[in-house]
Amino acid sequence: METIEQLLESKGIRVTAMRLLIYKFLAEKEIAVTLSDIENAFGKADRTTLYRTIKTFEENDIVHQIDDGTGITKYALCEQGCNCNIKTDLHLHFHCSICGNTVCLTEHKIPQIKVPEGFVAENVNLVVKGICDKCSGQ
Amino acid sequence: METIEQLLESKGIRVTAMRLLIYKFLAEKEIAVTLSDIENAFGKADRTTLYRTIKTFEENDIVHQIDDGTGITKYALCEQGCNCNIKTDLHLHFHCSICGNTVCLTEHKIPQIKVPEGFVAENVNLVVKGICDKCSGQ
DNA sequence: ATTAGGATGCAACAGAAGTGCATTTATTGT
DNA sequence: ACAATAAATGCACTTCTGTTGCATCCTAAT
Repeated sequence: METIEQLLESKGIRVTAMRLLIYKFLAEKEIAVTLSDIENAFGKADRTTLYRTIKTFEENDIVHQIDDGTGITKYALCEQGCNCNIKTDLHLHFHCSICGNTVCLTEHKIPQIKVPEGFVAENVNLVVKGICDKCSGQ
Repeated sequence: METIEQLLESKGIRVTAMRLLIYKFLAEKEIAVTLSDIENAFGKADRTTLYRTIKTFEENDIVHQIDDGTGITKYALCEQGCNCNIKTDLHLHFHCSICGNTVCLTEHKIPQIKVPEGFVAENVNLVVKGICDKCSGQ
């Protein structure tokens, strides 16, 4: 079991109180969060700090960015099965139109997509919209 | 061959000079455009008018909205094969990381996506990112 | 021609994203 | 332990997209 401190150090970024708090916040949430979500949770901290912390996490493959079609960028922790830096191993995301939550469906891989001649596919973003398990009443 | 005037009338919306111009602009472009693109092309017109014109087109299934992951909403004309109002007939979009252009790959349909128990899929947004035919040098 | 309703233009606002700079905090070398 | 250095944080400000309210203009119908 790796501690958060060890994870940050292994990425070569400094361990600070702010970063540990934000990491824990992301770990507790099971859904993708926006910068505003983090801002609301850490009222005392400055927006810029949160913004740059998330950017640092993103650059070091600690979180990955999700564009679920709401127009607001969301972030989620990269998990064991999430090799989001490896282009051929992308999972998909599910956005619930009722609760507005977005979750990673890590175990669901994106099928191979064919593109026309001359096009080179490097990356795929797939968001399924609908009703999540909690809102569908099951 | 249906004229633009006839198309607008068939949708029950008024034919105005502005709308004809914007429609023609979209028809000439083969790529999805942002509101800013339209704004730059029609310097004299007000942003709000362009915004509301596009919204009107969207509500009447004349254009469809594309979220290609750039964070900026783009729009493209609905073509013959584009039944963007029918949820089961969604095509995919390709975003070029070099020229930044986004095109509709109308003939490429999105394969059936499986979601976990309890989740209800209603809609799918699929964007392939990579290098387009023009930028790949073919 | 008059009138009613939609279209357009102007102004203003909200939210997200991003940058520059000063200050604080942490790390390194002596 | 202390100074020097580099990174992290906080503050202020800017830009861009998207959006709404209101007044005015134009079009269409009677």
